Amino acid sequence: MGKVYITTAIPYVNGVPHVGHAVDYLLADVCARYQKQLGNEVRFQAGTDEHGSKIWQKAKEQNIPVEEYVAANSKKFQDFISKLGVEYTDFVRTTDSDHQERVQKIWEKIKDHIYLAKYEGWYCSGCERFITDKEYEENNGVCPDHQKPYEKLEEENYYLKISDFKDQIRDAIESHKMLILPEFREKEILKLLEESPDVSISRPRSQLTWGIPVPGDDNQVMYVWMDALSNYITVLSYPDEDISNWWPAYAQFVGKDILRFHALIWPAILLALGLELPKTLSSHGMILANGQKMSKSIGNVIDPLEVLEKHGTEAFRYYFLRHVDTFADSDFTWEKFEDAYNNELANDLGNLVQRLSTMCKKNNFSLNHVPEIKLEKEYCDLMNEFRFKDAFDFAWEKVQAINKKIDDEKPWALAKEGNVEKLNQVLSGLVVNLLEVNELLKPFLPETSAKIAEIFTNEIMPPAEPLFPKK
RNA sequence: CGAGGGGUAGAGCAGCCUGGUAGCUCGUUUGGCUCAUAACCAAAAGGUCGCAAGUUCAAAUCUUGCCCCCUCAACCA
Repeated sequence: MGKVYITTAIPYVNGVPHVGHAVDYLLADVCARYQKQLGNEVRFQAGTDEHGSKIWQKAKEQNIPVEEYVAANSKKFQDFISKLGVEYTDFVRTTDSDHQERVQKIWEKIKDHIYLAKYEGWYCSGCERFITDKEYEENNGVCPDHQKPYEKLEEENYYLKISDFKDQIRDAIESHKMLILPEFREKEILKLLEESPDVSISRPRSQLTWGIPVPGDDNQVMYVWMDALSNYITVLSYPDEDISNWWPAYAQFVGKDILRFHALIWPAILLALGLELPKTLSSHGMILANGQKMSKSIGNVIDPLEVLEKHGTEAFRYYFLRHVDTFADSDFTWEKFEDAYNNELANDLGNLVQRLSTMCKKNNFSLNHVPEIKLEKEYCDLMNEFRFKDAFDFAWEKVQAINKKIDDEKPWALAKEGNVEKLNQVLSGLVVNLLEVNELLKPFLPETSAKIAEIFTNEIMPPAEPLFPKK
């Protein structure tokens, strides 16, 4: 059996967990659980991105030592991931000393592809950032936030020569050696690749204090790319240890907003290191609230912890894996969530478990032996193509089919007739069907799946509490 | 000339690449059943497939033009 490495994007810890982070974790978790189901050994990375001036400032504003600030926020994310029922094996914090040392070694290793260059542009000392020429023109040379004229500023940055690897990256994408999902994102990335300039990977220390120092240059600190992207391999102890057991990654899950960095900069780093590219980069969409992007200023941000609190992990997983598209943007509303919970989880699945187990109990039926269950090809194909929502749909149709079969076969009528042989035969078929479906649900709803297996193996007993009580 | 996605029944979506009776879920209406969480099953109503032109025996599907919405390009996941 193979070894499979799966990664998630590491969130920037200048805030609390967002409902959007959950999508990334859940998709990766479904992928991981499915791989385990197939018998593969899985390593699953998660982590937090903790450097940068934004975080430095936030900590300062709150009068907390920055180390404490990031530790507290990182903890929030770890708790969040656990509440989602996500089984990660490795957690990396970019402020870990191991990570920092390894990133510096990585920098040294790819030095041939790094050069120092001057950057000149318009700068706002209030915003502490460079602005584009376009922005400069739009604002007539004055920062609207600070009412200060922009200054011409020159600074030195280290650059990574993406240009050295463009051909290799394009080949990898086109040949699907590095598969980018969904397909339309692949097209987008290929276009971007052509225009992609070399990328700045450091900042002067005067501008960015909270970060990993560039080896051999006290004036420069690494900018986010080298620091954060490297996490996927530093967590495997690269370059201190051989990572060929796990690398290349089977799948890396990212949001569409950061796909470009994972599809352009990250491959360049890997190629510079002489490492293989990940086999798949799967990008998901954003969660909208009532069709609008969530933002603090509009005040429509959905707190994932509130959802988890109210309906629990399994309902959360259900909604975000089945009613949120695997690849495209999707809408979240409480109404949709509750409809899905009541009509589908409670009525379709919960009620099915209830009615079938009760019927078995009443008629004193139990399965003699649990047959070996094989996953269907159609389901496996969907899972292998990372079309998790479609695979979940496929499983759900089977749940509904069992409800129909019960109606068709009318076991209650057989019971009244006293046709025990036929009744047992029917119940046996139904229970086996349910156990088969249950296997398909396993990666999506692990707890529920375990409960159902428990209920229907050995002596069949209806659950003391309904699986999903209606709300 | 920046790039990408979308516009299909009241709502949310699939179908489009590989043209050939327009499909799914929810909602609505009606009927059935009683094992079950007032749950389950069935049937019906409901669509000029954004607009216009072209190719074709045949277009939601291919081509062209236009209109509208969204996203990314820049640190609000």
